[in-house]
Formats: sequence, structure tokens, C-alpha cells
Amino acid sequence: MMISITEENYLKAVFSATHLSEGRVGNQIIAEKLTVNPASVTEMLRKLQDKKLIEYTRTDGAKLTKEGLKAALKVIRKHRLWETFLVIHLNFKWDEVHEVAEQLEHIQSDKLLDELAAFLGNPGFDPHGDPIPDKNGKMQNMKCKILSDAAIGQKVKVVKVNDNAASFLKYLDKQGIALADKIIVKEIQDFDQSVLVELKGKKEVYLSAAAAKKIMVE
Amino acid sequence: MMISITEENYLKAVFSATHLSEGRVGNQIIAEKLTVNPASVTEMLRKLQDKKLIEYTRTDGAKLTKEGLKAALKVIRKHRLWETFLVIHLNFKWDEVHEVAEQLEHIQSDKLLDELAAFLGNPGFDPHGDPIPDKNGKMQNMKCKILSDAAIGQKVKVVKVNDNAASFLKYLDKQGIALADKIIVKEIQDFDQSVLVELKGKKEVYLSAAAAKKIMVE
DNA sequence: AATATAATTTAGGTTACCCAAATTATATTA
DNA sequence: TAATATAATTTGGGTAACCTAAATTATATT
Repeated sequence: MMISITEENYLKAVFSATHLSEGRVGNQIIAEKLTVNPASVTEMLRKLQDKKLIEYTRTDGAKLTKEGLKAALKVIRKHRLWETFLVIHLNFKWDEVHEVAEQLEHIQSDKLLDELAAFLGNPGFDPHGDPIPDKNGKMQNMKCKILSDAAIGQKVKVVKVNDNAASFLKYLDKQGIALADKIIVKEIQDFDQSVLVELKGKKEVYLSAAAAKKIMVE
Repeated sequence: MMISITEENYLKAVFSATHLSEGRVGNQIIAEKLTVNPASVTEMLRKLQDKKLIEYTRTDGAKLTKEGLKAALKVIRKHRLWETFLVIHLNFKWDEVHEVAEQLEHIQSDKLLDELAAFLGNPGFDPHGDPIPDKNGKMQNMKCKILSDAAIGQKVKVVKVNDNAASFLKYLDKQGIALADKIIVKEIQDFDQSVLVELKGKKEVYLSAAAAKKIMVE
């Protein structure tokens, strides 16, 4: 069965809205994620249900079937592998990869996928620290927490960011924070929950509470 | 101005039908190349003319404008660079690359294109010996000829094949002929124009006249 | 010049997306 | 429970790409 690019994007949207909560998504959330009209969502969800890629009821919303999950994970695998390729081999910055990966993730070729993964050394994580599903859809999970929850004085390693928007990633670049960096939590301000961290080279920077919530450490 | 994937494919078709002859193509030829209905071609050529990518008259057919040529060459550049990448880095055989490159050639990202080219060392030719247009659309041209026109006894180098169909390329593989191989023309049969060539390792094989016309040597 | 053949266009239809506005179903709250 | 807010759906319509069949226009042949 053939899955169109648009359908793949809908599956991704359902996945990203449900995989954490194990729940279901309503039309509205999906419409927002994909910036399409709710009417379009109704139409498409119906089609995806006919194709047995999602289960869908008006009241409870949508969730992926086993088939749908497999398809979604494959797209995500492709997306993250391409991001990795772009950063490691083509000098892309981590804030530049998203748009291009959104296109590359829809290229259909199993050989390409396998060979690309092998070429990259079957990485487990992408340049944002997101886990890359393996061929079977299995993702490694990290025992990590948000920076805001780290103890004062603790030396931690940045392993993932929870926001891949270019603006946020550039902000981190400017602050001098990159994936895999070791940082020390010096203070957490009472009045605004902002976090003072020491970077390598003893440089200290303040991170807003919002930023600290988007930085995962271990 | 935004050029759709379909439009790009039409531009490629016009290019490949006109670039040798400097002439024009009719609807039918394009329809054949793209396996679409001639009526669809009329529609699209009209659109491309509105976009000033081709010049078109009912009687003389279509040719690319300067703009259209630039766009076509960019797509071809992408196609051939991706083919090169697939063969050199991802273990694709030269008969396996076409389908995937047909998809990859439509990815839009100037940075990706530049970086990919640089990553590959700005190659001048792809795995089939076809010249890769540079950023300005310039292609290196080889002073080569078809194998059928080589003199008997001549030692020549295979530099290009004029048919990228998987079936033909596999046939060459089976015969033991690859790009850049040096071969010696031993005989040309009078009765069917088939060519006897000596490969490296002294092995001799007969190539049909049809095959010999598709092999370019220098 | 008349006619046959080939190429192109017209006309009308399909499918896969998308939207805005109106409607209907569900959930919340007075 | 009735009134209201929210969410989902339907209706009606639009675009881009494709198709087939029939009509037209070019071109080639006699």
C-alpha cells in the first residue's frame, strides 16, 4: 500500500501528539501542527482510517494502528538519519537541518535508508539528541531529565533539546551550549526559576526557566 | 518563482529532447518521455510558457528559455550529483541509482546542493559518464565517440554510456565492462556490425552493434 | 488541389489535496 | 435541565495534475 507524502505528514503529526501520552489526538491539534484547516483533517483522518493506519472516533480522536505506527517511525527514522548526515557530512548547523530533512524524509527507497544508516554508523541519536528508531522501530531511551530539575552543584551532560526551532537552537549556540557539553548547575533563582550554569572554560551564563525546561541533561 | 516537481520533470524532458539538436520538441515526444497523455502536455506547456520557462508554438513545439534552461540544468545537476553520491558512498550499482535520483533531484535547498557537490569533490561526471553541470550550468564536454566508430586495433577508454536503463547497464556488468575500463577493438563483423573487444585480462567479448552504439570511448 | 495521416487542442471528468462558512454534536456550567 | 461554549463535521468550492474521446489543424502524399 502506497502512502502519500501528505499522509506521511499526518501520521507524523498523530505520532508526535500521542506517543508520550499514549493517548489520542483531536482534529484541532493536528490541524494546528500541520497548519491546515480542520475540515482537511476530518477528510484525511477518514482516509487514513480506511487504510487502517489510524483508529479514529469522533469523540476520542485519532491514534495510530500498529501499521500506522510502523509507517510513522520509518519516516521519523529517515528524518533523523538525514539530519545526522547533513550535520556530520555537509556542514549544516543543527538549526538548519529541519526544513531539508522534512523533504528528504519522504524519499522512498529501502536500500537508500539502509545504506544511509550504515554509512552513518547506525547512530542512535540525531543532532538534537532525539533518538533514531532502528529498522524495527525501536528507539533507545535515555534516562535524562530537564535541566531545571538538576540539583545545584551537579555536573551534567547536555543530551537533548526539546525544541528544534531554529530560533531556540541559535540562542543556545549564542550562549555557547552544544549537545554533549558538560555543564555545572550553579544556582537556580527563586524569583524566576532561571538557571545559572558554568560552561567549559568557566564561563557562566543565565538560562531562563523556559530555556532550562527545553534542555535535557543526564 | 516556484517550480513544482511536475514542472521540473517537464523542463527536463524538453531539455533532453532539444539540447543536442538545438531544436524544438512536439507534444508527442514529451508525452512519450513522461508517459503522460499528449493532452496533458498541452496544458503544462501552456503553463510553462506563462511562467516564461519555455517558448512554445503549436506548430514548432517547445524550447527552453534562458530561465527554463537554467532551471533544467539545476535539476540535472542535482540528479547527477545524487547518483554520484549513491554509487560512491552508499554502495549503489550504476543500474540502481536512477529511480532514487529521480526523487532526490527535486529536493530544494541551495545549501544542500552546494555542500553535496563539495562533499563529492565537485565531480565533472556521474557514474554513467554523463557530465555534471556546474553551478553556472556549464558542462565539461568530452571529445569522445561511439565504440562502433573506433578503429580496429585501437585501445580506447570507456567514458560514457548512452543508455542508463538498468537492463543495459546490467548487461555491461555481465560482459565485464565498466566506466573507465580500457578496451581494445579487435574486430568489427561485416555482416552485423557487432564488435569484438578485448577487456583487461585478455578476455574477449562480442558486443552487438546496438550495444556498441551506446558505449562512448576516447 | 484533394485527401489521408499525424499532431494538437478542446471539452468534460477524476483524484488528491486544500479552504471558509454553516451546521451539528458534545461538554460545561448556570 | 436548559443554555452556552467548544469541537467536529458537512457543504460547497478551488487548484493542480492527470485522463479519454472527439474535434480541429498541420503536414505529407497523391
